[in-house]
Amino acid sequence: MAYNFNQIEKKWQKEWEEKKIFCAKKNSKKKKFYVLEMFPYPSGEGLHIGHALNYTIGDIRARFKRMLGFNVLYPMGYDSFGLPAENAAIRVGVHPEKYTKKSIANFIKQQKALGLSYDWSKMLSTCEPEYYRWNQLFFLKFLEKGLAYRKKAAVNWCPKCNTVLANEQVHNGKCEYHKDTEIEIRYLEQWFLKTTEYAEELLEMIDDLNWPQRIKIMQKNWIGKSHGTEIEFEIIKNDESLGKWPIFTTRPDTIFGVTFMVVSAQHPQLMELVTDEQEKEVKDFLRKIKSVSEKELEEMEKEGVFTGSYAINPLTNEKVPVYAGNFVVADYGSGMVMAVPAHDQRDFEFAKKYNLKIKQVIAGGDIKQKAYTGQGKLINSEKFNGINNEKAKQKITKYLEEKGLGKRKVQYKLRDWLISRQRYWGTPIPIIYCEKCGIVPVPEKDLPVKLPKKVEFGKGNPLETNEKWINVKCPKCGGKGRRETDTMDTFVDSSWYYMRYPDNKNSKEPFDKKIGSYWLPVDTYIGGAEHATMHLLYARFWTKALRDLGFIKYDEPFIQLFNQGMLHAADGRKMSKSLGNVINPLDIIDKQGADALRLTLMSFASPDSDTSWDDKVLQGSSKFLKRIINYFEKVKIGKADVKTESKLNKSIKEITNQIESFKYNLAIIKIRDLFNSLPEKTSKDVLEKFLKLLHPFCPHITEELWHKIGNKTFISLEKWPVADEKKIDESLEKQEEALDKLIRDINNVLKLVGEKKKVFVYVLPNEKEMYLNEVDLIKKRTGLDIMIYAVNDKNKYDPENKSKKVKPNRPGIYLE
RNA sequence: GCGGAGAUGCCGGAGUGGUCAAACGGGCAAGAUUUAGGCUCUUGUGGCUUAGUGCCUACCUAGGUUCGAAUCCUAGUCUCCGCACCA
Repeated sequence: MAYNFNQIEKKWQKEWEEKKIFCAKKNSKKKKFYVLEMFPYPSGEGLHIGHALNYTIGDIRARFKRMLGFNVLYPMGYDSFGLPAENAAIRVGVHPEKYTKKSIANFIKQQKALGLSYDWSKMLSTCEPEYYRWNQLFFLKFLEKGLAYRKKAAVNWCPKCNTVLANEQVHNGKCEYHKDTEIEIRYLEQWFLKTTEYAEELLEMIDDLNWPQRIKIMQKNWIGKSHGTEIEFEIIKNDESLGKWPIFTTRPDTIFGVTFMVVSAQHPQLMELVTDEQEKEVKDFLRKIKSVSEKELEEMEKEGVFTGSYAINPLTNEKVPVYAGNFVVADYGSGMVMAVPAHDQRDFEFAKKYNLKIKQVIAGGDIKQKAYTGQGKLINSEKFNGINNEKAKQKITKYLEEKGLGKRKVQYKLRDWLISRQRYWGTPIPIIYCEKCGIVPVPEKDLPVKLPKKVEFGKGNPLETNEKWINVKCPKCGGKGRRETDTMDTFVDSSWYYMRYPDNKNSKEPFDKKIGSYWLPVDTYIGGAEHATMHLLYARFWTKALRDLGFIKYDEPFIQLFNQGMLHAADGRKMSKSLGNVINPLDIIDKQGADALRLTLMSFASPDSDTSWDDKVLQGSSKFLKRIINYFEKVKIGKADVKTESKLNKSIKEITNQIESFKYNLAIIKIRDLFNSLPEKTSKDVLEKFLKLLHPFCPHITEELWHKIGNKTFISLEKWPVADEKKIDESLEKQEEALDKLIRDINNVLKLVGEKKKVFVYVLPNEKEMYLNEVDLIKKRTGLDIMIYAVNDKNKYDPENKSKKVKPNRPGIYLE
């Protein structure tokens, strides 16, 4: 049969959509299951193969859970605010809204072509005021609660994006979107969300999540909790005290070994420490480290310059010099560290370079060559001598606390989330600056603050030049006010979109609490690992913040996270246009069909491991589907034999487990195996169950064949088969193996002795019937005529007395 | 530097104490079908050996545990990924 998959796939996609069979049910008594993929940024490029992989994984899960009887919510939406649309607007002169809408329409078309079972009635797009007004509401609530605040800060500025970026968006000093662009540091008034408020909870709750280990570890490292001690050092400049400066250390046990201090070269108060004599030298140094590129900076040695000031060690009262250094992070701890060259490699290198004293305070190692960072007993530490250094950490901290010179402290690497962006295509921050009242939040009743449509692009932030939009009355005093022109980071949009899906049309509130509490949290969330420290962390923060504001009751947004692997090009490199190795999913769908594409994507490897595209796998998958169609053309419906029933039920059991645990590649192997064992004649029930097992992977072809064998319902809504343990008979498999072995033996002998016409098979009397049933198969696979005798058959033909060797499941053979 | 993942046949990739010369797919070879090709089907695909057998060498390298290891332990090599001067 010529199977026109294009036509058939379109037919079923249309049917599914018209009958709305994938809509999540309202007020259902069923248990819910919420499957979600990370929503895409709708670029003009359309769907790429990574999307196809992502959505196929999710669709299989959604279809599987639906068939298992869950009330499934499986929605799709678009993360449609953001720089690329705005940049496209500048480049080609289209309004971002137009560009975005067009891209979304294209995405939807392509996603439908993949046969994804989304509930399209739940769709959302974050650039709609109906959506982003709730960003604004949440912002106001955060502000009220002190979770949003404004401060002047050193921020990361990307000159290409023309905006500020969050720490998470800066990699190796480069912009996430412009990998060749250096981030500049600027001091600006910006809006922040207090993610640090939840640092501890964000860290603690990671362990309970069903997430991939590596993502958990990445988040933990990002939050970066460390226990240590804050110690006060008095700073002396020109014999005058500048008061006490705190420093953070995890090694209070080495305090007696402090021989100098280092303050970050980027420290905002650095110049306060610098004496007149040293001013020129320090400024030269600052200029020097500014002039080197980020890359050089990375490879650069530890360098510094004496500030002219000194610090007093609170325990020894020693006076040690304070240096400014390029290796101290300005906004971690207090931006200043105590340096113990004997026991810290960085300090060691610095001390060697500037000829500073090195004082050993822990016994062990050879500190002539490098710092000793191991364990040991304290020396040169006055009354703490002889104590093991781990113990000394406690004792010294306790002592400092008693003297009021320091305290235990927990320090996190996590910073507050900078959400201000100096760009147009984002959610306006609902704030008005009044000449009299200062910062005034836009009253909730005035929400949404809509983005003005008519703006001029290309000259910085288009909102800044839109006088009509900017100038408003102060909501408090009615006086002259100006709108905040910054918009929110798009990660705000994606921090709660999954809460909106179930109640996406609500115009009174972000979501109905009852509806929300039925569907959320998300049961399975599927996406790439690149969001480990951004989106996934922000979403967790948002969830906790909304919980504390009373919007929701759960603590975590995503119970289970599944990371798909990277699909590389056939040459093993990343797919990229410049390399010309891109596989376009739409091309495959056109030529081989969506089912073949889906099957291929799931066949490469376990969906969470990295792989490369391989055309041969596509051809193999395509061929397999053709064989299935051929088979259904020819199969005779009747009674199923016990062997097939056994194999089927065993397969059901295994495949169900494998799909549940995302081992889709293994499930496909089992499905192929099951298919290969299907006889020419079998029952409708067997065929139906086979189709059901294949259905999540290849929904169209199975829907088609389901109807072809006489069903009127949708296989998509059918019940997942349950294995009947009673029908599984392992001994049948042994027989199967024995038969297989027999055929191989015959062929082997055939090869050894050359051409023969006939094979005589001698079996135990109780096995004779079974082998008689397989005569056709043996004939087919050996190309010989066959005679089967039981060993006790009187008139058997057995010239070499081969029947003497016969054992159970081990027939004797003679060829002639 | 720190942290994580991995290394299996010609290739992709299963397998995680015995039933393993190792699933499934691909490639390749031979045969059947065919006017031919494609499709489809059958067989073979570490080495030697044998009327269906037996043996040897194999799952990165080197050791070890065990009656027995691709599978567990130790050390090392290589590859990929994440963080990167966080005191």
